[in-house]
Amino acid sequence: MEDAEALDAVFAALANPTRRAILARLSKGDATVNALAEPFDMSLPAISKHLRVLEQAELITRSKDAQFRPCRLNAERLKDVALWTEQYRHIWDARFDAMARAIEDLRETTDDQGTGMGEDHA
Amino acid sequence: MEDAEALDAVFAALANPTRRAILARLSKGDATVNALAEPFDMSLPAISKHLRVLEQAELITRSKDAQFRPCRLNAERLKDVALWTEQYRHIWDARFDAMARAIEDLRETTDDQGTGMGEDHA
DNA sequence: TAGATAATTAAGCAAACGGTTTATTACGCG
DNA sequence: CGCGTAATAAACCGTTTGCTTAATTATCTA
Repeated sequence: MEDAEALDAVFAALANPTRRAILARLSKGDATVNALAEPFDMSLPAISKHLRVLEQAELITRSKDAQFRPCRLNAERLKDVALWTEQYRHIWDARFDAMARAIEDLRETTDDQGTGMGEDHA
Repeated sequence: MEDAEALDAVFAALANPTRRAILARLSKGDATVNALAEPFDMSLPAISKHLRVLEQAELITRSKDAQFRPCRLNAERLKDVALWTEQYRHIWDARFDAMARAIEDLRETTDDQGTGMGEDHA
């Protein structure tokens, strides 16, 4: 997990609207290749290639059912993405900053047992 | 935000270990092109191009200071990524599922009081 | 004014990407 | 068996990517 090469493949796979749409579809349940291809104005081999990219990035898995190849979402890799972005959360999340400041304030007030009142900020 | 084309550019920019390393470096503070290039066994123009990709994805901004072009992280686009992944959290996060079940239980107990909350769709 | 330094532009190249059309494989069914 | 359906493989094509080296632009400094 959290491996650099794996992240390369996952981000590259996600950098395409067709593939993201396929993932969105699969989040509602498994589907065959033809079912996944239906919404797109694109040849079936093109979809097949997109699925291969998603599979190699481990964003989906494929099984066999007669001549059908039902696809299933593998959310583990999306979790990896979420975990990767977490390291930057403190930069964009105001709540995170507010919490950090609150912790700092708490530390200060317990340090010198001062007035504890008279602060401002929104 | 949450625009499809923008996400294309952001994910594509993140699909490269050099560019992710540059972002990690910038999360610790602004830096010039040469400073950013230093850790890599790669020509300066190559780094310059990576920075252009990051800039066009709006993952960084660049200013002017004499002959220097200090780069700064723009975490907004990383926030977009985090928000995008959120839609799949319930699939991988067991705690999320537990919470969803708790909400469902709560909804059931308040149903007969006619809250007028969201009904089903499709 | 001449250098040195910071960074980009230009040109070139091999490999990967995203699509196509045309086979080909695999399976179920009458 | 022969046919229809699901899906992949093969070959091809234009564009993009990720890198190179060489040249150019912009700015500070002696």
